[in-house]
Amino acid sequence: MSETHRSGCPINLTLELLGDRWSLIVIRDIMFGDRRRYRELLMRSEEGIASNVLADRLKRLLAAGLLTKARDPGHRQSGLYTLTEPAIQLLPVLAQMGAWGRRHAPASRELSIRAQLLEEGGPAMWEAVMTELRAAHLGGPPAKTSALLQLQAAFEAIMAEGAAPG
Amino acid sequence: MSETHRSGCPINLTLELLGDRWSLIVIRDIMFGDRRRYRELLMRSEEGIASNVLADRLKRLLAAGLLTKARDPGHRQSGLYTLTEPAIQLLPVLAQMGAWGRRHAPASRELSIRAQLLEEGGPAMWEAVMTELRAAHLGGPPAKTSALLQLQAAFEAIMAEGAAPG
DNA sequence: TCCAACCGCTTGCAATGTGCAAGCGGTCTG
DNA sequence: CAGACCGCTTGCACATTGCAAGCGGTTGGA
Repeated sequence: MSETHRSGCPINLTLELLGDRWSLIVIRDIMFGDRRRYRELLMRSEEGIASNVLADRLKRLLAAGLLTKARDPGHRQSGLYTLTEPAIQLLPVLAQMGAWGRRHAPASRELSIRAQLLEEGGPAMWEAVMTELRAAHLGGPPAKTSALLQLQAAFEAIMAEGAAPG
Repeated sequence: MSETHRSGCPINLTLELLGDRWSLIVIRDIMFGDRRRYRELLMRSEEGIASNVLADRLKRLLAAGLLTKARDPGHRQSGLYTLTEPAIQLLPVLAQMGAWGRRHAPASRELSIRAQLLEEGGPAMWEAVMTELRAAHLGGPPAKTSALLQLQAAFEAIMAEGAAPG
């Protein structure tokens, strides 16, 4: 574990930790896709992450304190991955990246709906989602309105619409 | 140039383009450090980017349409790199990454000041900075207040303070 | 009790990305 | 016309990534 950094610039430090093609994908899937087990992250990955890369990223994110791992009650074999507060606070970063990608990259409509809602909802919605994530992952107080479910519902509605005839 | 993407998710597409340890560092240096020549980016790099990596990133960012390259008037040999509109719109992403790194990584005070001002200024300030970047890089209408200069001045004040006797 | 399916995760290997140092041809300056 | 500088390339060692297969342990059904 090297404690040497290229510089003390906060942007650089964030990039040293998360500046690769997979770390934020994993966080995104846990955060919005509610995938909390290794196999879920592996099999339901939209982008097809490789198993060794997933194992490595989970290890790093655990070491960095962005995830914790707990036993799955009833499934003795292994664990549930859980977001920590720092990871939950990555939501604005993900929201901005989604907003940028939606505007400047060939994003598909189905997969853009969450980014769009997050963008339209703005910081107020981000706070609501973060509160729900704290409830789900950190055992915080339950949220009143379910912004996360709203995101999920919109996503599923779009997907159903796409699958349904004309 | 492969046109195949891992998925149409906007977050993923952003990561495919910018998800590495150096691309956003280069953009940051052009954006906030006003380094527009290869040599400036190489020599004044806080993080010490390697010359071949810099050349590669500039090439990729040009190909992706995030930078353009123009002749330097009076210095026939080579070029000035210039931000395009999509690159300028990365400012909110960088601001959020800076805000996160400032909170959750061992950021140094000197190098955090810009992130702090951007965070405190919020979206209104981001818009002001983006307007100035458009003026500087795209030849847009000149901005009234110089938010960029304000960032730079605060940065230099902190640096001078650190260098001055206590 | 046995066995097949599944679990998280590792291993081998080839391809690509990164870091470091040196070098290349062109240009500017004295 | 020589030496310093310019953007950028090259060579090479090492780390990271992507792909496919495999490993030991657990679970669940006959």
